[in-house]
Amino acid sequence: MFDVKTLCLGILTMGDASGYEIKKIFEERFSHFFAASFGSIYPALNKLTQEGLVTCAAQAQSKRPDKKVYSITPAGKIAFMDTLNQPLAPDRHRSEFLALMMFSHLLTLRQLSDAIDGKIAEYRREIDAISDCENERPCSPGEEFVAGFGKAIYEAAIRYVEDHRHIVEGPALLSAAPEKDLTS
Amino acid sequence: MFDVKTLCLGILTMGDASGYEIKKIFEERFSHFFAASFGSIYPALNKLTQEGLVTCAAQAQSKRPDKKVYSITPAGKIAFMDTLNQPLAPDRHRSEFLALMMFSHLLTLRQLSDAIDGKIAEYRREIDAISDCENERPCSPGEEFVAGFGKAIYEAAIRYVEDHRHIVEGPALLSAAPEKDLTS
DNA sequence: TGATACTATATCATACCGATATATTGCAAG
DNA sequence: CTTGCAATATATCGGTATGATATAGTATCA
Repeated sequence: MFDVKTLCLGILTMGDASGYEIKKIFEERFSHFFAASFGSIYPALNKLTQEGLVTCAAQAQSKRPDKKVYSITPAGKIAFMDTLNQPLAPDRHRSEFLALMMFSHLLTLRQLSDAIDGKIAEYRREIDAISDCENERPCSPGEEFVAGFGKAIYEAAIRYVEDHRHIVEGPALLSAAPEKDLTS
Repeated sequence: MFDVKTLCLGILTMGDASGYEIKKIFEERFSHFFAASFGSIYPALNKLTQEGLVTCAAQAQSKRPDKKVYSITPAGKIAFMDTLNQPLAPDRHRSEFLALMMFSHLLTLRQLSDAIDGKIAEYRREIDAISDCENERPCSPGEEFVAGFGKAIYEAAIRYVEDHRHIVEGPALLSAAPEKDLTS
């Protein structure tokens, strides 16, 4: 069971980090399959510290809030290796775009086309973000696999939407047509 | 912004339903892009009733809890049409499988292969579930589009994982090999 | 000089999930 | 022939997570 707490622990197996740095790692390398906000990361780190799975060294910085650098403990490593054997929960997806498409019959052609074009653009941005991340740092096999997965999925999504948008746009086109029919 | 409350309202534009029936609709037709539990559906329906966007008619059933059938009001329809114009939040995904793959270097080949095989099987089950749903009822264009999207994505996922599992399994194979090397 | 962005930690209301409670019907396997 | 499981039906609660906001100094660019 991979909650934010467990993933923070996992990230700390790759090296010490502050809460802020962990957030950046979530955004840069985990964003297309997992999200975590400060509101869950900071409490998670506090709990992990209480449980003795990580330690916290406060680096006093002049003119900035103390930087709290967290390190995983041997007990923490054992706990993390343990969760790696736990059964995986099924994937979960939330797409407001697909929810909107379920009600395509209530939309005008314009609304529909704008939503679809915007979504394709979003998918392209995701692909670019993954490519950037790949180029910046050397990747472990795991990271390479996950990045490739993300790209493959977004590319498939673009292909599907481009090839099948007519399914929803067609009927909207017809329901907008009657105006023209009067003149023909 | 499509939260559970808004989607309940949307489902009620397609016909009256009880909380229990709404849950089933979420599971059967929305499950691959949106999840909602009783813990969010019942409170959502209560709020919608308070706001006058739906009405509730309690059907007394002998030997069962009263069935509360909800209907959307004209004000509810207007409110729903209104949210359809709101900007879409980006898609969100949570995959424990990909999280696990990020730590593939900590796993044995056996753990890795089992996880991958299990995930492929899960993807296949999802595709079958979508196909079943398609055959059972006549589909609106929106439903057809969304179902096709789900299938396309899961098929792409299977293809990617089958074609690229060696990226993570290869290194695990090598780190397990030394035993054999002694005899060769 | 002012605006914006970045580093850095923290909290709070709101939302949501998963488990559990309660109660009845009906079917199937042992 | 009864025991257990699945389905129908509503509801609550603890725990987890999000998104917005607060605070506060540095840096950069116009």
